[in-house]
Amino acid sequence: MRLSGTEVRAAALDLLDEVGLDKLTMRGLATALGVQNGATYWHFKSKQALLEAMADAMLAGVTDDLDATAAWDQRVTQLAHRLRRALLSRRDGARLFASAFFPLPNALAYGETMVGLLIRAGLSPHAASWATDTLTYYVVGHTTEEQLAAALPDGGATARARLAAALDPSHHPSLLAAAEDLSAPHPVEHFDLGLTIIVAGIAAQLPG
Amino acid sequence: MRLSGTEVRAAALDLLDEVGLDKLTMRGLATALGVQNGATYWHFKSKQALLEAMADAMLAGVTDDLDATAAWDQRVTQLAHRLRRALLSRRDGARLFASAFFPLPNALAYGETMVGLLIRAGLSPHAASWATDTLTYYVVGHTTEEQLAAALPDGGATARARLAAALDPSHHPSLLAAAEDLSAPHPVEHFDLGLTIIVAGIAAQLPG
DNA sequence: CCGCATACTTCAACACTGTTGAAGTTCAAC
DNA sequence: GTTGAACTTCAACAGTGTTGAAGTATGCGG
Repeated sequence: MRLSGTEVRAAALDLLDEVGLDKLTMRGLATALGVQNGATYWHFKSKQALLEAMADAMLAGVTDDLDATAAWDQRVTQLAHRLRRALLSRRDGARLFASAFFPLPNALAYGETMVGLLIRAGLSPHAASWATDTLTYYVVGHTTEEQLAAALPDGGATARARLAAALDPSHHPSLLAAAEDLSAPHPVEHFDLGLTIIVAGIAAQLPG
Repeated sequence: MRLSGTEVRAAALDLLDEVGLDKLTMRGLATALGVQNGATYWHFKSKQALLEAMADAMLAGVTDDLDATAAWDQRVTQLAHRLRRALLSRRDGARLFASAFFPLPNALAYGETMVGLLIRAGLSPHAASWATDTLTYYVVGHTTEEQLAAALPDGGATARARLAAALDPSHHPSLLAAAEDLSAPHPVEHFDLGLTIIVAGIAAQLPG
């Protein structure tokens, strides 16, 4: 009943879908694999190392088969959607990704592709890499929040009630005017609006 | 030697500066207060509740004395800088803020002010609240990364070396072209570029 | 087929964590 | 001065990641 690193990582990703990041434990993983607690430490030297491997596996293929004929802004938009889909592919995927540090193969491929797109669009390498950061912070932040909202008990009813109770007409008129949109179940439209804003802002950075 | 909730929260924030979020423990807090372990649980029913109180305390005054005469985009920029300063005021402040859920008084005041600014600029309440989300995800994401980078051992030398080792000229030409900017120590300029992008993108959303 | 080194697993612990509840103490008000 | 509430102590529970020594299986050279 021997294991491989790949098997361990795959089982960890499946277990993640089942129990969520907070309840993902090395002992639980061992049980799911039908093995004793210490066994996984042969394949990954720490839980952090395993989490990073999981994060990168989740991003496999993000840069495959991008539409090479489209305009730069459409391609940037497409790649941002790809990253979002990849993060959504596993429970708490966005938080998992955020907990990893940078130089992982698939994350590098994503960064390379996005920076390359922006350079070819006309940005300097400097501006392209910082603009990529801006865009990526947004994608990860939005998707993290989206997954947290989806995981709320009651479908978020108690959270909505707590928010409604905290809003005071005399102090929060603007929030109240937007109240029905505050925890609205329109994640894709919400994501697209932010993406449109950022892509338009990047376009404004182009010379000329 | 009696405590108050405020004292506990203040001591927790000081301890946070000293040891960082990962090593902030209820036992350590009790020791810092010269008290036994269970005592803090009288004032905060859980560590999570304490963390949320800390997060909101950190944001005290973010909306005070904003320049009421400036144009909307300057005021939005100013408020975003205020949020960044507030998060930077404590070690791991951005991560602390991200770990809290929404309806806290000072966080609400921030949201109300930002949404109000954008509504008065001409956005619909709907667009204003979603644009605020976009901006806020960016500020928190950027500041989180900034604080993580600042906390790296070696001043980030080993992290930079790992990145350099992972970059391959044939697969990552664009990242290599931007290599010296990838982990550059220019956090304010970096932050400002992203902020400029987002504010310009919001301006493009305005009717007319 | 044997023997052996490497690869891998088991098992038992260590040093922690947040949290709880019963018992004790201090305090302010009547 | 007694009473009741506010607050602290103390000891435990159930769980975490991690480690290291001891054991077992496996594939390989002879």
